[in-house]
Amino acid sequence: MARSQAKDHDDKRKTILTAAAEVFASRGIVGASMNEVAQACGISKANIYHYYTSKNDLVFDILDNYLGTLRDRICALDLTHPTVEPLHLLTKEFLLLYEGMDNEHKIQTEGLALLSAQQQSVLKGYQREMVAVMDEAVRNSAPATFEQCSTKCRQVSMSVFGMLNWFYLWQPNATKAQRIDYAATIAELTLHGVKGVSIQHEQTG
Amino acid sequence: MARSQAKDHDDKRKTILTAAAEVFASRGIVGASMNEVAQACGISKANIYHYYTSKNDLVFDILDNYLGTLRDRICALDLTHPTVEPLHLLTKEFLLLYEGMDNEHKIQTEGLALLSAQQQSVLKGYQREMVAVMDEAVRNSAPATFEQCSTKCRQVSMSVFGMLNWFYLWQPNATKAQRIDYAATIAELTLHGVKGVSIQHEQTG
DNA sequence: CCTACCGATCGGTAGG
DNA sequence: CCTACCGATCGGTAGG
Repeated sequence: MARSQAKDHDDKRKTILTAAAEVFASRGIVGASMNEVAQACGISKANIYHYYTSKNDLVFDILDNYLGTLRDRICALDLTHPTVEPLHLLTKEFLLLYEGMDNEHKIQTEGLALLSAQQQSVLKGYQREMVAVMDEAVRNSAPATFEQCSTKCRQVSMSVFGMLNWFYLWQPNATKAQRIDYAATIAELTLHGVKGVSIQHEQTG
Repeated sequence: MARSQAKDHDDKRKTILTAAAEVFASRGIVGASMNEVAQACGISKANIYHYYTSKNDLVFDILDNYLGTLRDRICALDLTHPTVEPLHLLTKEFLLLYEGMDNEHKIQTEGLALLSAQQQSVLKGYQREMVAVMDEAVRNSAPATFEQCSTKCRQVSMSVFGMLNWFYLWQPNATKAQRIDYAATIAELTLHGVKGVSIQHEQTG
């Protein structure tokens, strides 16, 4: 039953991943001990080191799974649908993907800083791809406005990420309905708002 | 020269405050040792404990000074000026107050979690007062829209905070000009955006 | 304002 | 010769 053992192995890694994210989120990554993580998993600390070579490798695996999944799902979206507004689709998808992921979301910043340059570049690559998708959706929402000033386009897409990523702080453990509702607010705020954004006359002098 | 000694004492506390914020921001509060903080200040670790009784007291003093100053300045604003749009004034003031405060801003979340309930309530009080000012500015920007649905008003003011507080992540060490420019983008995006926000029919059914 | 230390606990690994 | 685990403890260093 080699297959079954391998499956157990993967299942256990996933269990550690989720439990560790919760411990890290509540006590901080540096502040939490591997013993606390082990206790939350119901296993010994030594057992964790059978699955992960170090605390940092565990942190990387949490963020790699989280951001990698986000990236995959966001990049798989079809934003060319004739009737569905791309920005609406995007904000809704993000907030629904964030559901149940408050812990992973929360430890992003502290975690990234702890990792090696190589590990950081992998995770930042995921983030960059998602920013690119957002950037294009924002640009397409008002092409005439943004072709004159890419600075404004970046400001708007970063504004959307600000709204999305601030959400868990004032609405932790939000329901699906709350997420869908707020996603609509962000999209409407942005789509109507871009009409009022004044463009810098970069070539004026 | 008792006065002069007291002045030196306060000056030194301020020096420690700034240096500690930088060390905490770059290595994390839990991850940074008091020896590292002392080295950054050019004094001994024991000397720091002459000014602060504990690491947490130092953390509290950093955040108390930072958020207290923000609160004072935001609450002192006159938002009834006949020609200046309140939301424009508010976003500009926030981003200018954030200038040079990236470190303090960054350690807010980790710091708050480390403090006692009593200390937390002081800092959260500052935050609550600032949220109230923002809430009123947003509400007044479209009274007819928001009197039907306070949920939407909260969503919009939290969106503004999301945009403001996300700024340092994609524009660290931004200049005054960049801050003023982005403050205008946030205000315009929001003021024009609220016209497009659809209201839930809470009483329908 | 410093050197010299402490109780405790850290991340990680030994033997079996 | 392997993987999957555990009780006990390693060398170093943290806050104070």
